[in-house]
Amino acid sequence: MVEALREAGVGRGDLVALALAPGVGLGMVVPRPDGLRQALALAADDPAAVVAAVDEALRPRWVMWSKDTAAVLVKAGVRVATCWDVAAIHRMLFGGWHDQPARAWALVHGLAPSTIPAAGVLDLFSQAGEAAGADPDGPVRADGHLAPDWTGGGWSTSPERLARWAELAAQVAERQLVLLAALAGGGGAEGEVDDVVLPVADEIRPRALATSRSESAAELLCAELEVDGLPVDREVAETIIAGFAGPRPRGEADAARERARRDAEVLRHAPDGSRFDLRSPGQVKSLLRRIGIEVPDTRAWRLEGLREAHPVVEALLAWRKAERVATTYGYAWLDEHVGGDGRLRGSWSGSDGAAGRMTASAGLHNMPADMRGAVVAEPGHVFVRADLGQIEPRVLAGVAGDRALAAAAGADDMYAPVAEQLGVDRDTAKVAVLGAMYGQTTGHGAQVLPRLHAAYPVAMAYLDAGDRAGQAGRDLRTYGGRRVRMGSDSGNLDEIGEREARGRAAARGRYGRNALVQGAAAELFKIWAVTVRARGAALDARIVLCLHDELLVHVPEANADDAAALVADCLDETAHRWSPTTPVRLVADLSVIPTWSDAKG
DNA sequence: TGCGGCTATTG
DNA sequence: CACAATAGCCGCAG
Repeated sequence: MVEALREAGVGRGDLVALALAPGVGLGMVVPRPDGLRQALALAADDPAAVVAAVDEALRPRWVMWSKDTAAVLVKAGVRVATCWDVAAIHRMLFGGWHDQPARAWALVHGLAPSTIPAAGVLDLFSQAGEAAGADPDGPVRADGHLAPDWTGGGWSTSPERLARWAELAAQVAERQLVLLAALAGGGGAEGEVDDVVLPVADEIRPRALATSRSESAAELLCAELEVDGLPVDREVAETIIAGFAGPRPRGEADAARERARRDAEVLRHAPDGSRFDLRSPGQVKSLLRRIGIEVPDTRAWRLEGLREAHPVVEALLAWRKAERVATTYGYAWLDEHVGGDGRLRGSWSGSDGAAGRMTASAGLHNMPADMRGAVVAEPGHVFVRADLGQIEPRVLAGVAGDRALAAAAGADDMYAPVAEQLGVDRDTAKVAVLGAMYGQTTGHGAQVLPRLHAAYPVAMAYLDAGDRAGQAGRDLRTYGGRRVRMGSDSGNLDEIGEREARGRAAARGRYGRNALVQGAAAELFKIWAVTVRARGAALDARIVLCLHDELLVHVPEANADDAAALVADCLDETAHRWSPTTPVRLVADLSVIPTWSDAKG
């Protein structure tokens, strides 16, 4: 296969579409000098090995429908260097989280999403009539949509079908490239990607193609994160859980007894004979009212100040903490998500439906700080942990092109120069900047907002543009070119009323304002992560966790210092590559640690 | 059984 | 609770 591709003229970075199925084979589609494409089908029990050989020899950019393809490869032990991920680029170009092949295909062909045929449902009318194409068994119907029997898995049954499926991915990629180029070139021909609000449009457009590459590589990283998992010491984890929720219950009756014991610790402070379900917010409110505490809700931050009012409050807050561990991060969580090899595994998404941050399930992104002591490097290994400092205000300075704010970003702590500029203390400056990015209109920070506008008018105007677009329900594009759908769910005025309609518009405004910053920060973070992924392979350094502004890299002890230096170098490289016309300084806190909880801060 | 509300955890 | 997310339990509608 390597020779065939070499003869076809495939070189480093050339797009080669790929579809494979273990035990069946693979299909590859390569570009030809005459502009047409050539399909290759190969029967093979271990198609991933073929892909590995080609990647090693030629290092093409693999066109894949989604990270499902990467997952098949990674499970077979094959990690390719680069790809063109149709699903990820679809989400970037069109927004939202829908990224199935049928949708990606439809939108690059200008077909309305509402006309996409339902998968898995036998469509008698289509079979019988006008929707059937010239080739009734072919993947493309007469109406232009992909056929449900193909999208439903029919592509994987033979090498020839795999090749056709790869060919379709290549066609979508080609059209995606045109749309990206239209974004980058500022052309107006492609109305579909041009009818959105583009604050400082000239700054945004050149980024789109680069973003499509880093977002694609992030999909490879996600596939690897899903397979590799996060190292967890099960014994340590059980000890921590036991400290909150008691020993592991031997059965359902035992668990019920333990629950009752925890409940009793709170209820003994309640009036005699009263029966309240602590898991029901309404009944907790009743319980508090009974002892003379009237609250609109029972959230922890509201009860925090009432600890002195009655001993039940203290007991309740402790109960809530234990209950959280017992239900969400308890023994059931360990059993379900930590494998026999001591790896915590969840599903990863390279970009969520909103601004494009990575998301993860199984508690990987919201594990309580108390549990982090259980995240322990394997024998002979350590973690290199790095987190970006003040990433969002730094990103804001860059994407908005605010030279004054970028100058402040030159400091290790950029809130210090901002505070000096505003003539306020550091905490006030920090709250004000964060408030501006979140859309806060009341409180301590908001009082300084006028000074913030005066000092950093360019950044504030950028945020306000996002806010206005959001309020009007107009879609946005981030600095990297991701479309953020605002979906004008303004609601029926007759039903919701003027007041609530204004409230919703304001909420959309805050959403749009924040999406520009959070989305751009996510793009920058992913560039950093995929750079570490690529460069770290030579040191056996594997990213095991991505946490919005933090990387956890698992590496053999002997390579720890090299890996730490590499992570720092990769950040410099990222700053250089991402850096807009107004460069900003990026800072990271780095540590080499055996356990996640050893990290400072 | 599905869904909105409430709550807690994280960045 | 100003932005984002995942997740569990309760109460209610169907």
